[in-house]
Amino acid sequence: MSAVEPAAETEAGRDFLRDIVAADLAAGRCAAVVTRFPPEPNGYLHIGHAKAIAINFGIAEEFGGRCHLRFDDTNPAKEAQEYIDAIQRDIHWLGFDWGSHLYYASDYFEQLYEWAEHLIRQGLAYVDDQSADEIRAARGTLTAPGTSSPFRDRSVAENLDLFRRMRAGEFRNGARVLRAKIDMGSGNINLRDPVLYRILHAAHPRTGTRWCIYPTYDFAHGQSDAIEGVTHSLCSLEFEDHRPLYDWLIEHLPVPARPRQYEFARLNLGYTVMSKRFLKRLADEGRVSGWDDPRMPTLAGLRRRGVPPAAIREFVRRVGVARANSTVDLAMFDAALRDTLNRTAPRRMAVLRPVKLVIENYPPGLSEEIEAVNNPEDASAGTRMLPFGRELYIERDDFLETPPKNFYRLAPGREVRLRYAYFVTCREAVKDAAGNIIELHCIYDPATKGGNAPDGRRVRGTIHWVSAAHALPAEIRLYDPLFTRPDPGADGDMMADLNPNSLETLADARLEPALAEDDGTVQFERLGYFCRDPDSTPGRLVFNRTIGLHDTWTKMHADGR
RNA sequence: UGGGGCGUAGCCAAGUGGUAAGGCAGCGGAUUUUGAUUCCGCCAUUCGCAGGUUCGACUCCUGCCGCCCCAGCCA
Repeated sequence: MSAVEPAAETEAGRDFLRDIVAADLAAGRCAAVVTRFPPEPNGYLHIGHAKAIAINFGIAEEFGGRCHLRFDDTNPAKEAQEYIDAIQRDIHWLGFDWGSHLYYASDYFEQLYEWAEHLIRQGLAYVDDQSADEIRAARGTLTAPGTSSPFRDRSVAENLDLFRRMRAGEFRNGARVLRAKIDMGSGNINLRDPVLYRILHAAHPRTGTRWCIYPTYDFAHGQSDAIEGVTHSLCSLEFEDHRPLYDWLIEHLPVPARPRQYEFARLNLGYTVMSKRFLKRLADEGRVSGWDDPRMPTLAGLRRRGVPPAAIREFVRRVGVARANSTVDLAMFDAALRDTLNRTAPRRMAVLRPVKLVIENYPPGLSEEIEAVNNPEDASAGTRMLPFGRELYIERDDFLETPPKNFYRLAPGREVRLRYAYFVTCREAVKDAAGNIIELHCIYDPATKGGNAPDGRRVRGTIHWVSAAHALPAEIRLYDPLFTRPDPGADGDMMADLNPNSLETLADARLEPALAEDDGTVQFERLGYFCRDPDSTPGRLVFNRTIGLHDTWTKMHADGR
């Protein structure tokens, strides 16, 4: 054991994967750990992938090894360059880097083809002329063994000839496949002569029409791992049954290395659907604005919603790694998000549902600047100046004509603090003919500038505000979970569980001027975290709510306390 | 009478024979110019169930129960 151990080796609460890697390193079974993240470029990455990314890149990093990004592009029918680009962008955004180790399974097509011929020469693979239906029927069932194909015992010469002609394009799609000759009676269905190559006359995003036969996942994955020198091939639980096939191929092929596959449970999140297929449908059918709709669990969607990559990394770290299937409470994601944002997000003032407040005794035309701290959690974030004047906007919810017992915001005759500014006392609620409150008339105490009374009197409530003369109009988009239940689709139809109220738009919000320049996610004090949406134009800002603040007041109300 | 996995609190999750970590949620309370944050306290006599081995079992053995994955020429 070296004098300098990786920190991870001594940390408590390490997971079983890290234990395996540490043991292999300690025993000298490998000199350095090499992992890989192998997405198929058939859609956008989502938060479930973030777990796999964090595991593969994270373990490599912690143990001083490396992690490859390898596109598993073996099925041209579903794959596209758009996805290849998006996946790379999203992994980088998440904070991981593959350096020069960017690979494609399609880079290995020639080598894989040669290995397929090797298998044929060894009598371990054969060309099957049966149709897909016939193969399926002969495969048997979960409880009944399969039966051999009539083509199973073709000669090596005939198999070689046929396989070469498959490659040459002599046959139509589906006419023949190459199968491994393993065991039609195996209890593991993956071993009942699995298909290794199929005919697909389709253009591939990278190899174009150079090939018309493509290796299956099973024939490509382990061999690609071996070619790249991957030591630990970490994947999710559903590939467990494939491991015997993975090992069989590695053992029977002259591969340059001996990778090992280990499986962990994939991430499931409450109120969320991780199926790429379903997410694609939501985007394609216009149920959301696209793959990057802020309600989507995609990394692109989370980014647009204002979720910082550090929050996602923290979330998956807290979730841990194990082999038990589980569904993580959405609240755990929210907590990681709030923790991250609380430490880093600049504070701003914004009024979502404005009502005008007029300070009767404040000189008309006068305007002053008030200093406010940018982040009470971080002194280095400094301060900024807020314009203040006779007319302000405050939150409609912050005034109640007949306040309940525990309400300590503004009400007739009551004094509250305008954050960072002055104490104001409400004199009158001005209403229109219909009885709607249009203006609140108050008086302020000039001696309370900054928010403290020299006479030591206290107020219970502090509310946020924005200067009417200086405020920026904005549209605010409030998001709720895309689904109405923690287990969407449990009754059979995920579409039926879509939340019809997942988006609420507020058209007339007012923001403090500094918000015109902010990038990144900020906190609107007392409301939540928000970030500017790319739909913003110079004349009209659009902000997304990333997540609200904890709100015990609303909660007390809901509880009827 | 197919094969492979998994069952520790409401949700994640440590624990690998010596007497149940931690996080989230929840519940109290303190501080607070965000009803936020922060802080402090409470929250599994019990580890799917039943037997067995042992001075001692979440950990070992046996049996049962429950849940998940596999019958694509998807990955």
